[in-house]
Amino acid sequence: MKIKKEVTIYDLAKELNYSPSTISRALNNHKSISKKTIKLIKEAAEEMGYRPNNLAAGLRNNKSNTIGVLISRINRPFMASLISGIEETARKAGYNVLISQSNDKYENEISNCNTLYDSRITGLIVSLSMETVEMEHFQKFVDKGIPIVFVDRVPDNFNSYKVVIDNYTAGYSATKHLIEQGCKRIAHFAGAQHRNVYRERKKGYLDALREHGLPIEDNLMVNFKTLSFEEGNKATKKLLKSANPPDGIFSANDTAAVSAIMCAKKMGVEVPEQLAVIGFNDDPIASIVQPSLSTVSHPASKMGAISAKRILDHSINTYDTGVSEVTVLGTEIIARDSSLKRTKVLESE
Amino acid sequence: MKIKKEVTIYDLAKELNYSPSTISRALNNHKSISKKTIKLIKEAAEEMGYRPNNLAAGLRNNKSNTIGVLISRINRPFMASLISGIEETARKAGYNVLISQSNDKYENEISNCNTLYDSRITGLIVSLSMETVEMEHFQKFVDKGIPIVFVDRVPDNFNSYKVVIDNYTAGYSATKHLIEQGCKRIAHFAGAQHRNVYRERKKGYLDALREHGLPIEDNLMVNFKTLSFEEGNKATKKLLKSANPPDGIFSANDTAAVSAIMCAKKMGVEVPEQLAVIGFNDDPIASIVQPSLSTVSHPASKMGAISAKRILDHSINTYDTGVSEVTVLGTEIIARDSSLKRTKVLESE
DNA sequence: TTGTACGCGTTATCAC
DNA sequence: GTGATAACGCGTACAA
Repeated sequence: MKIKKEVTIYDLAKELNYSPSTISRALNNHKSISKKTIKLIKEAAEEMGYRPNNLAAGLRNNKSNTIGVLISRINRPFMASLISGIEETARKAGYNVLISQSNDKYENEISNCNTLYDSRITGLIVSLSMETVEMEHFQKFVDKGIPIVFVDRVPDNFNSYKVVIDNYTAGYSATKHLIEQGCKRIAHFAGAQHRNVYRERKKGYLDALREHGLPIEDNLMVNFKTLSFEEGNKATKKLLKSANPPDGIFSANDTAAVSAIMCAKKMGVEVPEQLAVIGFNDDPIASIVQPSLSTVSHPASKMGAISAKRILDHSINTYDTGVSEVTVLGTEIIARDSSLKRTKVLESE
Repeated sequence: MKIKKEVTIYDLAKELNYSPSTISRALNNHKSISKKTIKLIKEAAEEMGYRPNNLAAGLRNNKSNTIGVLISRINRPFMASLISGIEETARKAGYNVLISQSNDKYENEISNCNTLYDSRITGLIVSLSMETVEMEHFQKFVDKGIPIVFVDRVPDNFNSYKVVIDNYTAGYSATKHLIEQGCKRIAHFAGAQHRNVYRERKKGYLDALREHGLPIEDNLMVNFKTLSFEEGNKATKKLLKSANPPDGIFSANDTAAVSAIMCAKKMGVEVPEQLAVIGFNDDPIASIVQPSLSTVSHPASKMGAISAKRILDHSINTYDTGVSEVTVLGTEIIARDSSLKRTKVLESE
């Protein structure tokens, strides 16, 4: 098969009787080139089907106008929206987005890190895998002055940009919301405690209980591995069958929360009357399940946009302070049927 | 801030008293280099913190070990899973994945196409935007022998790889399923008819009705713009309020199908007894809504994996035939509560 | 089995 | 305002 040869700035130069440098400058809107020449050259480029070669430009500049993204899995509502926000912002600025999934494996995270590095990305956006504890694999980016933005699941011990929500307050508010609905024994579905997000949500939960004089019991706190539907199902069944079952559950994600609702219904436990439930994330399923799931909003797309902006705005000067620059976004309690006991009571009055 | 200089094959060459070419060959496992030397060089590379520069290699080879993905939106379950499948397969083969969203706009699709081209991707995977009719913007890939794989939403008039499901059969089977459940007046929520997927699903719907002697009525076929929740809601309300409402709905996606279920329930119409519903895609919400939504499975992740494989396996020789190579995957009817009238009847007997 | 030399397409520097 | 030249890091044809 015949393959068309590529049109380069040399071809343009020959065609227009300019030097390659002039062509290059014109295409990049260099100020030393007259408007007229720029217009002329750009039109010719368009007509001759010229397309810049990012590889060559990247090699020359030692960076590639590409943002690398390293997350656990794409096919989760939160992550998909996060990437969507990153992509949109990056593209508007003329940047490409490289993605990679760790599947929550430390090993994968390391190797993906390397591959992204090999592409000489302009910056890296990371949401840590469940397993990750060590942070060495990110050092090479720092050494080269490549900005890293950690989103949502961030490290405790690594200086960089961070974009997070206030997980503590969110956890506190979610729990307080259940308390306000009259719950006296509130269980918590907790995620891996070495990850900031889950640890802080739990802290908020604990403080809310304490401040309101409610019991803190080990058997009301379930430590999940992945906060999956199956795990949630099992945990709920066990809780509801126990001698002294909870009358409320604060789950650290929506998936497990929904499983709790469905499990309770199956067991004949009424939600929210006998068991109020609140989740976290505001996934699409939250408004579909019945009763609809109360939850905490999580501005995924916005977090993505901000993360991308951080990289685009990054200048080498702002980076050597060895200090973390943290952006904290607000969240909101979204009260739906799964927790609104009082409303129900009022309706039946 | 001090930035570490990069380690190149020249540094390795100097350090090990080899020529750069030997280093290059060793790192690429060239057969002319002895096992021993390869091992020696690789270990030294590792130790000295050498990392290949994909930009330079890409420039040299005129391609970048990168697969470009061009889709409408990432934050839809089907698309997220598709990308997930692509990414997994690509990464195993040492390829990177560049993503871009068209947001269903023709203009964006064109400009994203160009940007991806500028990065000299190895191959392109595309699911067409809703708007796209013209296909010129893909021509430059063909001219350069860069393989294109169209997935799911594919063009009718463009030779390339295609990975699809049998939408006609799926539409036919879904409709037939409703007929078997005793439905006599079946409505259809149809997507944009210039897109193969929606057109064929509708064709299957029509043929199933015809073959079973059921009425085909214009007012039972609703043409949607985006198959959104809101659109579905409105359409359902209108249908159920009509003089002669349907007793079944086949929706071309799950989002609209779920909205139909929720709308019907709100209006006091029992699902599936008075209105059976079947959707398409098997999104997570399908198994959460109540009654759970019958639907058609859509092997998103597998389609992604196959698409990526197509590009990885592509060799220049297999491409100049001007013929489309189409991969058709099977689907399955997933019968859940929203359509199983008979089961309900049996239960109450 | 290894080395030399060149070029991939671009841009920054220096010169005019 | 424009041109000549070198350099980015790598892979390979050719030579040894």
